Order: sequence, then structure tokens, then C-alpha cells
Amino acid sequence: MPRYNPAVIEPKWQLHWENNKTFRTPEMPSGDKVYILDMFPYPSGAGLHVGHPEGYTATDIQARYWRMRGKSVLHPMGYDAFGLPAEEYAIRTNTPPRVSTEQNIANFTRQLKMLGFSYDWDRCLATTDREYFRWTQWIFLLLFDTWFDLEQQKGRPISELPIPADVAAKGEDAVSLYRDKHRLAYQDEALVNWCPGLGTVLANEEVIDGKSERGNHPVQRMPLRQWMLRITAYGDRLISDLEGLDWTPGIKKLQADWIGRSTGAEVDFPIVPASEFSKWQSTRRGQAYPESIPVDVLRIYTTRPDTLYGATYMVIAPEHPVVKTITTPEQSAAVKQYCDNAAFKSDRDRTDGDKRKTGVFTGAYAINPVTGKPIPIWIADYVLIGYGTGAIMAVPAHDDRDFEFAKAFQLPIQCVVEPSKNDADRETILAGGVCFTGDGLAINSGSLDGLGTDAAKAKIIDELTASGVARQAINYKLRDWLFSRQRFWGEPFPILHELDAAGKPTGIIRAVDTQELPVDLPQLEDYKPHGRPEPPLAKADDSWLYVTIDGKRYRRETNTMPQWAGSCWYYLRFIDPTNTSAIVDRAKEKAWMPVDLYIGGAEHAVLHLLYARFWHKVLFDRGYVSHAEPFHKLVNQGMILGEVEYTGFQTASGEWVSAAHTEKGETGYVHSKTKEALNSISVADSDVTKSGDNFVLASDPSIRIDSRAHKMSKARGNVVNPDAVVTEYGADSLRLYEMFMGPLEATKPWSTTGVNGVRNFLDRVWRLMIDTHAEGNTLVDSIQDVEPTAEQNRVIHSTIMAVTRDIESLSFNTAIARMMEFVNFFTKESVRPRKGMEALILLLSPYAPHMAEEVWQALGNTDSLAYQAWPVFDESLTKASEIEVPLQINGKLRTKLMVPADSTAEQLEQAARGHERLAEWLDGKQIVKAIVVPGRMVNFVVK
RNA sequence: GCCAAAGUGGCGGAAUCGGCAGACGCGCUGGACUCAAAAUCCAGUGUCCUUAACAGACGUGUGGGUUCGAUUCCCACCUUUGGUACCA
Repeated sequence: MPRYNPAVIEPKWQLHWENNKTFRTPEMPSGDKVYILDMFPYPSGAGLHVGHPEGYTATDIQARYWRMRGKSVLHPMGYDAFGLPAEEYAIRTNTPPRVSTEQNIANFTRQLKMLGFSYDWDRCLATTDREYFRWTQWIFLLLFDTWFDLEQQKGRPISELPIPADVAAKGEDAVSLYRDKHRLAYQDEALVNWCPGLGTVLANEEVIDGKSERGNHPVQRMPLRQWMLRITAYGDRLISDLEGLDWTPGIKKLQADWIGRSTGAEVDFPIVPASEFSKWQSTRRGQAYPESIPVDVLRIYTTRPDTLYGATYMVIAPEHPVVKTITTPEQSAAVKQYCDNAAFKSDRDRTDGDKRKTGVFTGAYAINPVTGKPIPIWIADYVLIGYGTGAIMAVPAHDDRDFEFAKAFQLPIQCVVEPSKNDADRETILAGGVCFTGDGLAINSGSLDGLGTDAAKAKIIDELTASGVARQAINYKLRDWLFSRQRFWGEPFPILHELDAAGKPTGIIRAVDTQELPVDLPQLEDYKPHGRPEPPLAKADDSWLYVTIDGKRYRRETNTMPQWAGSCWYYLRFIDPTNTSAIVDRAKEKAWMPVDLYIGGAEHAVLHLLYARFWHKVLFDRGYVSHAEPFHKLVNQGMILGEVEYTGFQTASGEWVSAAHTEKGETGYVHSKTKEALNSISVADSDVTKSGDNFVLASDPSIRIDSRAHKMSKARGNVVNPDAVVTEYGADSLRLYEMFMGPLEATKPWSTTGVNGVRNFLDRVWRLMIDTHAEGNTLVDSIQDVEPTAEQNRVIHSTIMAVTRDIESLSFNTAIARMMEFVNFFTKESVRPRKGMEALILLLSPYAPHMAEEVWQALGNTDSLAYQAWPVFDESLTKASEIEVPLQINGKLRTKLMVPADSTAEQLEQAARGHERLAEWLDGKQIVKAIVVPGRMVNFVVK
């Protein structure tokens, strides 16, 4: 065969691997196992993006490498196919979602196979498979059957939930409702994010800036009865278990911050006339801190109980229940207007713009329980109903938001924390003129005076706990997970609502028997959202919608699960994809889990990983999995940007404007002085030159040109299609290039000439071994069965050493560079020992498997190299007998010296002192000190 | 604003522990081969000074510091990218 032709070689080997089931994984690992997982893709209509193969190639290299090292490797692939985009695509193309999803999956599969990934395709699954979502529904029922025992910090079967005597006394229905309230999956009337544009409610995590993450539609808040998952119960464990994971500190922190655990205190402020305060105080002293909030108090949460003496007013959220009861008649009109306004505002409007504080006075007062003074109660939307108790004590002297609010409404500011003596603003802070949020010494605070912030916090909590006014409390930013969606293309809930004789729901719910799973989606002609919160499944035929069991009539739950559901546990199903009696076989689970390496995009750093960890912990508590955490090592691949573009700016009349004088306006770029709209002009590479730190127009250096790589997008027209790259350069070139671009985790721009460069390398490898003039795959004559020379051995063994080390540390770019050096070296050698050539092909095989197989065959092997032993290196052969050592004077490199590699420090120094070039430098100077690092360098400090 | 990551030639990037800055690739320049081109092979390629060589000076965002020696460690600042946004 004359030339390297991937168009022939690649399909040949793909077919070979498929027919021979080369990458079939054993049911159970033999010896060491390694589970290498990709974040499975969403099979969109657009097909594979060049970002996908980046992570997939990295994991494939790992999988192929560890197979050659003799481990049992589990390396599966599947599809996350339920969810909004698939449904929107289906509506747009007027195809049923199941049909369009299957088409998209077929296309993705074709593309993935075209790239030669070594997945065990027999384990492929899609979250939309009935046999898959049967078990997603089963896990939901497990959540439904579990309550969280706070004492044990553990999920337990609902049947073990202690029922209080007073509830038990009220009968079976009361017990049933009590249980429902404690389940990990529960229904709640909650203020939800309703998105009319998508026709569904969204999780907090799916709302960004008051708009839907998907589609950027406005989101409103409205009360709706929804399914919730009690993820907050696992908040502490989700934080503390991060510790043992091999994730970057950044990602861990992101998760911990998202969960947002804070410790502080809940404090009751009585809403009573000042004259009755002491009476209230003495009643409280005699009792425990009440679990539910009494009618005569406003309960707040604070992380700064040490500043209680500085609380000069209170603020409650507009949705707070006491708004109705405490507002005075004089204020009621203003209050009503403010609250109505807030309700109509989306979160976007609330947080938009300059965040100027707004609010209204209720007319009511509460008593500060430490000073006994009445302080006014205000309503403001900067206090959120969903966090803490929905009410705060405002300490304007020591909280930025309270300070701004106090300034806006002329409320008193009382400093109670003294800043350090050398604080520049000390006097102003003490006078209440500037807000001070740092730690300091308590002042104007009764018994706390003189204590540091932490000590003051501890003391005030002790005192108030003793007098029944406060207690220590923990809060999370994380909210319970809103789990239902009003869309068609998702897993139906396996839940039945009991109906009375008149067909009205009784409020009693029951789980669908696990034997009846899966609950399939009904056939629907019209599944489009209609902008009302009634789910599309409600339009199903009665035969689907209504069920009679033991003479009782039920209506099916018509909400569906969010897209996250299926991806919360797919890694478990890969272990045992066809099991019909359990989510996964216990022994297999124990043998294969946890996932040893998990690679995917950083966009899943919070949501997917948090949700999956939560489900995994519930499965763990209930004894279905053997590890508390599913993903041991996590790596986020960086984004691949489009090619670098040079952009210049011109006025409407065609005059160039330097990029230094432009800024981003509302619709595009404008002149920073005149605000005149500018046109962005793409400038050719050849018309640009570098000047200082910037690029400028070659014809006019005063015009700065913007140079950057942009995100790939259809609108910009810079999307690179993997199909086209494979057609032009081959899959091995695409794989190799994506690994050669730079570190896996870095964001990096695409470069077509770069792809050409690695293709060039593969051509060189080919010519190094294959005689391009002969018929068939004949080796070049220079490959001979001889022992390598010492120099050749050095190259061979140091390459094996470096490539092995780099592959294990995921430094693929440097591993490829080492192989290029190997090829550059042996291209010049007229005798190429067969051993060395075989080693190179094995080293290269995880990166460019098709070509490697082809050359391996030409080298006379009949089997696939997929399970060939990885080359071993002899470290003693990697070392040269003589090395070049730099000689420095005062830390500056002056010359170099050839010495035997094993020279001692003394020998090195002697050799250096005798070096003639150095003598010139030492002339007339005195050597004060000599620093000698054997094998590294010599440095003389001279005067 | 806050959090995270990052700033090295014309470009992507490399440099286990603080020890020869710029591996490898792209691009560019020159040469060989060719009628010619492509392909291939060979050589060169951080900036500046000097006619040139030898050599020298400078050089890892900026300014300081620690050190015999700093891309690497410390402090301050600037810029870029990503995330996040009133969580009391």
C-alpha cells in the first residue's frame, strides 16, 4: 500500500473491532478494574460537536492504555435523551419525540464509531429506553419510600418513621399524611419558577438572572403544587464527603458554595407593646424554645448574633405571612401596593439594575429582645422568603445591605463592633457613617462588651438559649429540588392520586406497584405546551389516566421528571445494563464501582454532579450501592473555541477606528467617545502586524486590531464539524490533534493548520515503517531485527518512560511531543531496530488506534494490539554517559561543560574551576562560594 | 462586587523539587529534489546591539520582595476567561 490512507484503514479496523467484539467488557472484573466514564451526551439534532471528542478521546486513551496494562476496563457510552431540547426539536420538525430522538441517537452512534472509540457498545443505553426509565421510576419510588433520620444523618425506610401519638390517634389518613410530609420525595405548595415561554416550572438552578437557562425566557414566581426532593437533608454530607474525592479544589468549592451552609442563630423578636415585654420575657424563660413560631413573635435568622444590640429595625419579605396580621390600617394601602408589585415582578426585575433598595413600613414594631426597645418592622424585597425565616433583624452598622436600606429610609445606625485601632475609617465607623462588616470588639452591647466577634457570638447564643429566646441554627442556600415538569418528554411519575366518588382527589397518594413499572408515556397527538400549568399528560386517554385498584379509583400523576433524573444514575446501569430484577446486581456493583475517572464539561460542575451524588447517597443509605460517593476522580475538559479572528472597527463612512477607542454598546460596538455605532470588519492575517502587546493594521499602525478566538456558534459561522475533519484528515488525526492542542483542562482555539501538522506527523510515522513504493503493506528495508545502539536505546526507553508517565497524568500533549521527537530521531537513522518500532506503535496506539493496528499488522502480527502488553522501559538505558552542565556566575549562565553523567559534586566543581572560558570571567574576582548540584549545575558566587 | 482559573516568541503551547526559558507543533525564511508545481527531505527562526563572527545586553502581564539562583515561592496591582449575584 503506497500512502497512509485513513479513509481505507479506519473503516477497516472499526469493522474488525465490531465483528470481533474486541472491546467487550467481562461481566465481572478479573484482577484490577478501572471504570472510565464520559459524561454521556445529549443527542441533539446538530450532531457531534468537536468539543465532544476532546473528552471522549482522553477517556479512550485511558481505557486503551489500562487494557494494555492488563486491567479489566469498563468504558461505556450512552445517551441522555429525555428533556426539553429534544421535545422542542420534535415540535419544530413535527416528528414525535421518540422518533426524532432515535434518529439523533443513530447519528451520534455513527459519529462516535467513526472516531474509533473503544466502547463496549453492548452496554449502550438511552435514558429514554423503557427498560432504563423503569428503574429511574423505581429509584423515585425509593426516594418516596425514604425519610431522613436527622439523628443518624441517614435515609431510612418510611415504615421506620416514628409516628407521634397525637397523629396516630387521629387515624390512618392522618398517619398517611404525616408520612407523606417526611418522605424524600414529597409534594409541596411552593412558590415556583413558572416559565410561560417553555410552559413549565423550572428548578432554581435552571433559572439564570430571572430567565430560563434554556431559551432565555422570562420566569415568574407563582404558587403551585409540585414534587420536591429533599436534597437539603443531605446538605452536610454532600459537603463533608467532598473531602475524600480527587476533584480540583475549584470544583469542590463550587459545590460547597452552592450548598452554602452557614451557621448562626434563630432569634425571636416579640411583637408586643413595650409595656408587656418583661412579661413576655419571663414566660419565655420558663419554657423551651418553641418549635413552631408563636403568633406574637417575629423569628429571624442571623449569622451575626453578636450584633444583636445594633439591630435598629427589622425587615420581612413581601410574601411573609405576618404581613397581613401586623400591618397597621394607616399603612395598609402602601403595603398592599408594594407587595402586589413585588409579586408581579419576576426575579429578574427584582435583582435588576442598580439594586437600589426599596421598601415600605408596616406601621408595626417588635421589641429587640436584648435592649427591650421597640424597633420598626419594614417590608423589602431584598429579604427573600425562601431563605432562613424570611425575616431579618437589620444591623445597618455592620451589614452592607442593611446600611444602604437605612440610608435610603433614614433609619438609625448604631455601631456595636469596634474596628481595629489602625483602621483608616475608624472614627466614621464608630459614628455610624460607614458600614463595617469585619470582625472586631463588641461595644455598646451590654454583657458582650470587649469580646471578640467569635466569642461574642458564642456568648449571646448561650445567654439567649438559656432564656428561651434563641437557638443555634444552620441554613443552606441550597433549596429542596423542584422535581416536576409540565412537559411531555420525560419520565412519568409512578404515582396515583386517590379519587372520591365525585372524582375529586382525596389528597391520599399511592405508589404504583414496582411490578407494574415502567409507567410508559401515553400516546398523544398533541403534546405541545399551552402556556398554562396543566401538564400535557392530562390530555391522555382515560384508559391511561385512570386506574382502579381494589375498588378505589385513582388518577395518574401527570407531571414528568426533569432531564436530570436519568443522568443521576446511568453510571450504575452501565455495570449491569440488562438486569431485569434490579437497578444493578449487588456483586457487580461492588466489583466495578466507584467510577475511577469521570471526564466531562465544566457546565455540569454543580447541577448534574450534585444531583447524582444525592441520589447515590440515598441508594447507599438504603443498601443498594456499596460506596458513599460515585465519582472518585473528576476532570473537566476545557472548551474548544473557533479559530482566532482579527477584527477591526470602521465607522459608517468606512474610516478605521482603533480597537482602543471602542466599547460594547447595547447592540454592538460603538466609539467610546462619540458613541457612534461601528461595523466589525474581519481582517486577514496578512494585513495585521504585532506592535508591542497589540495587533495593529499593517498599513496603519495607529489602528489597533482586536485578536481573539470566539466560542463556536452557528451565528458566527465558526463551527468545526467533526465529520468534515474526519473526511479530510482522518479520525486518528482528529483524535491526535485534539489531544495535542494543549492541556485537557484548558480553553483553547481551533487551528486547521494544527490539524494538518499532526496529520503530517502520522504520515511521517507511516513512512518511517512502510515502504510507500512497494505493493501492499511492506516494511521499509531499514527496519531490521537488530539490537538498538546505546543512543537508539536511550531514545526508545526515555520515550516509553515519558509517554507512560504523561498518559497517567493526563498530559497527552507532551506525550505526543515525545513521540514526535522519537520519529524525528529515527527518520534520520538508516537502521531502525524492529523492537523500537514496535514500541512506538504500541505507545501511539491509544491515540491513533486505526493506524497503529494497520502498522502492527504490517510488522507481522496477526492479532489486534488492543491487549498487547504496554512497552516497558529500563531506566538505566535512558541515561547518557556524558551530560552537559551549565556553569553560572552569580546565577547567570556563562558557559556549559561536558562531564560524565555520574560526576560527584567535587568532580563537578573541579572540572568547572578548570574550565578555560570561565577563567576569563573569574579574572580578578574572588570565588566566595560554589554551589554545585550534581547532574544539574554549578554556580560560583564571586566578588 | 464576590469566587475560580489563567497571563511565556508571529500563533498553540513546553519547562517533576527554585537550577540551561521557549521542548513539540504551526507559521515564516533559505536550500536540496523537480522542466515546473505539489509532496518530501535538510538547515535556520525570542528581541536588541555590532559589518559579521566570537561574544554581549535584555527577555516568562506590571511593580516590589525572598534567594547564590525565580516562569516556578511571597506581597501588591493590572488584564483576560469562566462561574455567581441582595442567602442576612
